[in-house]
Amino acid sequence: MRMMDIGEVAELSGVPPSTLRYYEEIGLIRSISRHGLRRQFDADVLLKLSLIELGKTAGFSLTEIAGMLGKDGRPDIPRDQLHAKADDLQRQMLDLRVLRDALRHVAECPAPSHLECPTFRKLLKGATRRRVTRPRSGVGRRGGQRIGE
Amino acid sequence: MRMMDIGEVAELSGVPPSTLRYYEEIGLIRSISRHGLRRQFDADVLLKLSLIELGKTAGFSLTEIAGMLGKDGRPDIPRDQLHAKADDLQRQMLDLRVLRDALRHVAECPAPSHLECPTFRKLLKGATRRRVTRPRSGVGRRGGQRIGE
DNA sequence: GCTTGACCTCAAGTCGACTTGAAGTCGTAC
DNA sequence: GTACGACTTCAAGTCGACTTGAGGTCAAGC
Repeated sequence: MRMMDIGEVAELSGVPPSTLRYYEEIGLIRSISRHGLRRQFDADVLLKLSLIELGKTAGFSLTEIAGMLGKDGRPDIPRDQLHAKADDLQRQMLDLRVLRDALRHVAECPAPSHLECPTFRKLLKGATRRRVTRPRSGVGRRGGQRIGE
Repeated sequence: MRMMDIGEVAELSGVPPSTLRYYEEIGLIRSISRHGLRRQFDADVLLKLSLIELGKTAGFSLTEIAGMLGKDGRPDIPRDQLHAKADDLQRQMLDLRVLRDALRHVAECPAPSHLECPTFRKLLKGATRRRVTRPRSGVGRRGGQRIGE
């Protein structure tokens, strides 16, 4: 089984060593063993890291991502919650689409104030829809609380 | 012209007064006048706030959002940058789709470790694509630096 | 005319997600 | 066998985005 130093993982993933240590500290990823003092990572961690990056761009907190990944490499949250998250993402994609269109509109429309441009207002109408309020739950006090234990 | 107290704006927008004050402090929104000490907001601010919320769910920082909105209610960034942002959003939507599908897959697939499930890995392949690295630029020192001035 | 309650300011605190820095430990190459 | 460089730990700092709290102001209703 292929082992990697933290430096190699950082290189391949683009995630700095300090962050990798932090992720390990909070239990998001795990190093398989040590070579002297040095952490050794399985190649698996790369996949996990891209999953984490994905989750981050989707706006999930590390705590939420940890929940989706689970300690053992798989989710420890029930099916229906996963589906609920998926539906969240669906809604978020729609929001993104609205914003994208709004941006494109603003880039092209020569109106002096877009807030008054009817086309623009119409674009935004869909977005005044019920908003997904994310919990902002509380881990992260000094010393780096471990996630999920 | 319809004027509103901060409480009413908070009520209608779902954004707490403290946040509204903060947004005004950093120049994201503006109150039109004062009634005694009390800020008076134009109904316009509601549209602006939903735009801000939209930008936030899309993962933009308040500084970036301020750039898109502009001081005068409209963007002070050039067309092509707006288009670039729109393209960013496009990519982000694709990421979201990958994650959504991954989540749905995880919810259904009975495999013991998804990191080894070929279907799952295939889902993620697309996401190891070039990633949009956001600048994480620096406002926000003590006292609430104003944005864009 | 006084109470009430919604507002105000300003400083400081919190939270998540990291980064930085000082001081120490190794294994490999010379 | 020693120098180097990549790692290590641990505490503290930073940054964005707010929230909280103490103490103050004011207009409207009684």
